[in-house]
Amino acid sequence: MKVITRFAPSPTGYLHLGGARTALFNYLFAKKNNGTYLVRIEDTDIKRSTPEAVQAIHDGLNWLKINSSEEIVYQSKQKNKHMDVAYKLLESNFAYKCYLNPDELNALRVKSRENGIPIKSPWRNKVINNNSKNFVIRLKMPLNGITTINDMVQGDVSINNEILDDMIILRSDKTPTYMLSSVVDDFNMGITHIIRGNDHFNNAFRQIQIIKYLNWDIPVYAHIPLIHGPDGTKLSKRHGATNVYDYHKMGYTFEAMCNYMLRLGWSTDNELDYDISNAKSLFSLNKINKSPAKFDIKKLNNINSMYLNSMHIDKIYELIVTISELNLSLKQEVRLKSLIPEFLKRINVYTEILDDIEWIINEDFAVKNEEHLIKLRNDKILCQEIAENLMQCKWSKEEIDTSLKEYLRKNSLKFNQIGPLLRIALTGKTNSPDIITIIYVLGCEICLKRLNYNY
RNA sequence: GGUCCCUUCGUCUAACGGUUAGGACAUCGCCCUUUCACGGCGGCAAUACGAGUUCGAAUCUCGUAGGGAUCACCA
Repeated sequence: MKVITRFAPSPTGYLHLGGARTALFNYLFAKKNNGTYLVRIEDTDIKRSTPEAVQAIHDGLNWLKINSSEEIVYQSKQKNKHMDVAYKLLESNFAYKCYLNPDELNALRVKSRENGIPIKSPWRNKVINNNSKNFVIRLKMPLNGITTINDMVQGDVSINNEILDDMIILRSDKTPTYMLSSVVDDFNMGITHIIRGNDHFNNAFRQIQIIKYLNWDIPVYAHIPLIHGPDGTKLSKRHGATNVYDYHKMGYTFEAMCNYMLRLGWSTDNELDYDISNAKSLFSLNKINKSPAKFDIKKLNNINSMYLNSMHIDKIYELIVTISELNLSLKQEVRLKSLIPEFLKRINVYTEILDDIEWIINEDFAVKNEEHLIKLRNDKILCQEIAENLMQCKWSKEEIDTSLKEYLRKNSLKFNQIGPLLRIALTGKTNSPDIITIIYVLGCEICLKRLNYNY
């Protein structure tokens, strides 16, 4: 049997971390089993679905490189097929027309909540003698017996059928609900494994009844635990980025993001196995944890930093230039690329380099901070003397180093008496990468200009 | 409230019923060092609680507490 999985988000909000991880798991499971991974946009609720949300889903999946193997399916376009199934269930007496008005329904809901019994419309047992077009179609849930789901993550879980409510499968405007659409689409798309968030677990017991009535094959279920914020509550806007694509904008690489998402719930013996390329051949559902994990940005930072350090400088350069929309000259490019390795030692996200971009690319860079200006004015002579020394220096890191040391020796100075000063003059900052490297990369001309600048 | 699920260092997690309960991140200390860092070495730190089964329980059973999901003409 060929494995077919799907990621089926509803475009009513952004693609969040939990959704992205669900997509990842579906993708990896399909890859591992030489199967197919599909994406279906569940836009049956036209009022709440937005084009922006659809775009956000595409952006997120594209960035993470977990794209559908085939053309993306839009659920709204399959509407007629869903309706047909609803009427077929009606004809077979597995469903019924319910003419309850909102007030009656509300009364019923209050009552059922009080008594702890599920909603079953009185129309369930009535002989249809009503010509009104104002009805919904409800599924006739079994009244007794038990339903068991053999979930790949949650294990075997059983419920009593009497707790099932007669859910609506066709609304009064004759559009299908998610409960129906999802099942029909999964069948039509030949989905063999349904890997989705645990918030759908309760739905599985209800949806499986439709499948049984229709005599379709029951897919393999795997309900994966949700991701929580650091405070243990459901991940939301309060916890920072709600859209996974925002992490791209913040300077995280997709490799790091996938690696991190994979660790949330899945585990393996070897650290290297969390890399997406290895996970494709190792992923398995039975290694997924049942308990929800908390999102920890520090771990993500650490992973991102590791990936950045293993990447080629040109690649990182591309990422920086693309995200900042900078158009650099060859000289600027060379300076930036030469400094990237120094920055990699100290940053978590590549956008942090942008904080230093000014002094790297701008040849006419000048210090603005008032405190720093005072220091530069006070030590003006010192700056000029160092500049003179550098002027006579052969331009290599070793020569620059010995030249500076020689100057210090002659004047009985210590490095920490000129270090901060040089840093301020050259970068406008008090903390920066190795000063010798900075001098070397900026070049003689720029260094002299900055050291001799008349503040 | 009903139903279902979960609970190992701060976090992510590992551990055929037999381990000094392991690793990673974070944190702390030391070393290195011209700043901030990197790096090296080391430390702190967990089986939610209570019973039971067993020679032996993180692991199996029951109970308690806490947390989560869900109960729409949303998905």
